[in-house]
Amino acid sequence: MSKPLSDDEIDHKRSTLVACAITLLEENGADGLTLRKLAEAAGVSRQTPYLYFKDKSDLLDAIRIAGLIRLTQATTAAVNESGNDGYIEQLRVAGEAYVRFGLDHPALYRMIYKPTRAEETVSAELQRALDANSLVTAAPMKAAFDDGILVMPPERLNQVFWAALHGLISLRNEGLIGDDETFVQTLEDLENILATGFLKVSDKAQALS
Amino acid sequence: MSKPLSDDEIDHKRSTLVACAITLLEENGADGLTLRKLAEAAGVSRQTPYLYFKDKSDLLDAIRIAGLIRLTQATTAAVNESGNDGYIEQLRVAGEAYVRFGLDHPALYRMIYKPTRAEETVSAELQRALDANSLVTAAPMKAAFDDGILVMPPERLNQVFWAALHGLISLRNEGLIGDDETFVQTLEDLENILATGFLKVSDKAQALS
DNA sequence: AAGGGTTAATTGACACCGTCAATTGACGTT
DNA sequence: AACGTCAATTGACGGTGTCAATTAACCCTT
Repeated sequence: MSKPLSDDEIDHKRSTLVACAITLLEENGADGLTLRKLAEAAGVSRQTPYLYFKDKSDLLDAIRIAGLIRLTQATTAAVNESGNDGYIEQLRVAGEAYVRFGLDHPALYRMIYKPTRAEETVSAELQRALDANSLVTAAPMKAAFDDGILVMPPERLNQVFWAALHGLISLRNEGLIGDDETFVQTLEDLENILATGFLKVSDKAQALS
Repeated sequence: MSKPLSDDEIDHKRSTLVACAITLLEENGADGLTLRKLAEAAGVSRQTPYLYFKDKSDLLDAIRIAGLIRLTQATTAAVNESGNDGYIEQLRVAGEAYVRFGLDHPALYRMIYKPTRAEETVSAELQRALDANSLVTAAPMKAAFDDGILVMPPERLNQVFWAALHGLISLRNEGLIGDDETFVQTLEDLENILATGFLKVSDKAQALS
C-alpha cells in the first residue's frame, strides 16, 4: 500500500494495537508483553508497531492512557448506576469501583502507574486522562464543599483519597497484604478515617459510630 | 580456587554483590540493572552471580530484603535520634523518615515493592524484613493503645498508615504529584487525618486545630 | 494506459540480555 | 606427586528492542 493514512485510520490502528497489547498484558503480565508478540497477536509483522509508536515506551504510554480511560469509565459507570444518594455514598461507590478495578486488573493498574523513565515529564495527554479520572471523586467533593460540609478544600482531600487508595491497592496487588480479611478491614478503616476528615466536626461522632 | 566456601564467605560475597547491585540500581534505574553490568561492576565474570543467586529474580529478592533493612534502619535511627517525645511525635518522625527514604531512593524504594511474579508467595525472609519494618511504627502505636489513647487496634491503624504513606510516595516518585507544595500539603493533610483517627474522640477538636 | 514516486509494510542485521552447558584452574587430600 | 573437587570463566543459544535496507501497493502525471 502507499496512500498516506488518514488521521482516523492511524488512530484506529493505534487503538487496535493498544487494545491488543492490553489483552496481552493482562494475560501474560508486563514481562510477557513484547513488541514481537504484540505484532504476532495483531496479525502484523514485527516492525509494524513502530509505524504507530515511536518506542516501546511510547506504546506503554498509550497503554497507560487507555487504561486510565477504562478506569475512569468503570468508576463513573458505578457512580451513575448507583443513583444519586448524596456525596458520601457517591464517594464510597467511586472508591469501591476504583479498588475493584485495581484488583481485577492488576497488571493494567500497575502499568498505569508505572515508573516513567528518569525524570521524564508527564505527557499532556496522560495528564488529561489523570485529570479526568480525578474528577470522578473531585466532583462530589467539590459539591460537598460548596454545601459547606467539607472540612478541607476538595482538591486536597481528593489527593489524600487518591494516595491512600492507590497505596492500599498496590500493596494488595503485590501480595503484601496477605489476608483477604485484613485487606477489607484496612479499606474499611481507611474509609472511616477519611470520612472523619471529610465531615464537619459536629458530624464526626456520628460518623465514627 | 577449589575449597568449598564457608557459609560466612558465601554471605559475604552475596551481600557484596547485593550492595553493588543496589548502587547500580540507584545510579541507572531498574532497567539499567543487568546481571552482566553487575558482574563487571563487582569485578567478577559474567556468570559468577549465578553461583550466589539462582536467578535474576532471586537477586532482586535479595535487593528487596536489603533495601527493607536499610529502610528500617533509617526510620529507627530517626526515631532514636529525636528523643522520646511521646507516641505521636515518634510516629511523625518515623513517617517523615520513611517518606524521606522513599523520595531519596526512588529506584530502591520501587524495587522493594516491585511486583513479584504471578502469585508467587512472599518468602519467609522477606516477610521477616517486612515485619521488622512494620514494627517501627507499630511499637509506638501499640504503646499508645495500651495507654488507652488509640481509638482502633494498633495493627489496623498501622496498615492504614503504611498504605497511605506508600501511596503518597509512589505517586510522588512517578511524577504524578507534580508540585512540591501539593506533595507537602497532602502529606500534612494525611498526617492530620490519621491523627484524627488516632486520637480519642475527646482529643480530636484539639488535634484538628 | 503506462510509468514513476510516495509511503505503508516487511525482512535483514546488530547489540544486549538472561541463562544453560562445557571448560578451566586452584586448592586439599591421599 | 597425582588426583579429585568445586569456585570461576568462557562458549553458545534463544529472545528482545531497534536501526537500516528492501518490497509492494496506491495515486498522480503524461
